[in-house]
Amino acid sequence: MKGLLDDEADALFQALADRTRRDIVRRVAGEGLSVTDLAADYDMSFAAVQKHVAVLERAGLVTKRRVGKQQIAHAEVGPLRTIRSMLAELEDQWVDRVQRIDDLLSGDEQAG
Amino acid sequence: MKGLLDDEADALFQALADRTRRDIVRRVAGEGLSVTDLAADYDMSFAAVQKHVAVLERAGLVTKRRVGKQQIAHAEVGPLRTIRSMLAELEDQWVDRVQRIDDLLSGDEQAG
DNA sequence: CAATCATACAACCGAATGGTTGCATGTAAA
DNA sequence: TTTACATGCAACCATTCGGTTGTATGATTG
Repeated sequence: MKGLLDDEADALFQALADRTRRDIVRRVAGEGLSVTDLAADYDMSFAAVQKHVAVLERAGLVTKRRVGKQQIAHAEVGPLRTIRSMLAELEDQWVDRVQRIDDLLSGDEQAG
Repeated sequence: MKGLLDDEADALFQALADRTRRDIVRRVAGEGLSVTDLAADYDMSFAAVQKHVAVLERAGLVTKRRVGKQQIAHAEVGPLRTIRSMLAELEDQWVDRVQRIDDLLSGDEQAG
């Protein structure tokens, strides 16, 4: 039922669970960069960087557009907002329950 | 230099990149639950759930307090806020750069 | 102390991850 | 059409991950 949401969350968090990929997202935020330009700044092979971009693409965090020979990667802000709202919900649950416990402790338990 | 922050981000995102662990965080938000109580609701061994809790603990998302025989797990809200501010920064960079590009496109490029 | 319940931890297993190299394809330029 | 550059992809390798079972430790109860 909600398996798809879980799948998306899995992919998003996992995509961001690598510092190289987080750095890539930062660098392609707004303005785009070709895969080669991206790869130039990392101490690993081009293929490794290309695979990182592919992971981000599969998670929806990055899209690519062809410009001549190059494939320009751009960050998508939508999925970032998705994650943030997931985390906000987690925090809300935390706050709600603490509030409920506070209510109990402060003697508001008039109706069980 | 900022390797520690990267380590923390790695651990946090990776800890949340598993639906069982996200569910555990939700369930121990505010009120605590023993590891056994947690494990009762998942279709996997007690040891597997215990390892998930350990991962969350290492990432700082969960702490445990002994109460009698039981070890009660509680969610910590601080790390959640840490992640949210990281994502907010990412989004801010996105917005900043788009703004800069918008400025260029709208003809504000007086001082190249 | 003995018995029991809750937890921790080690050893193992198959699958996924993050890296490598090498090769194939696509696009632009000569 | 050849040449060169940018990208994609497959095969391989070491390590990590998410699960298992089994055993050891800790705290409570009889």
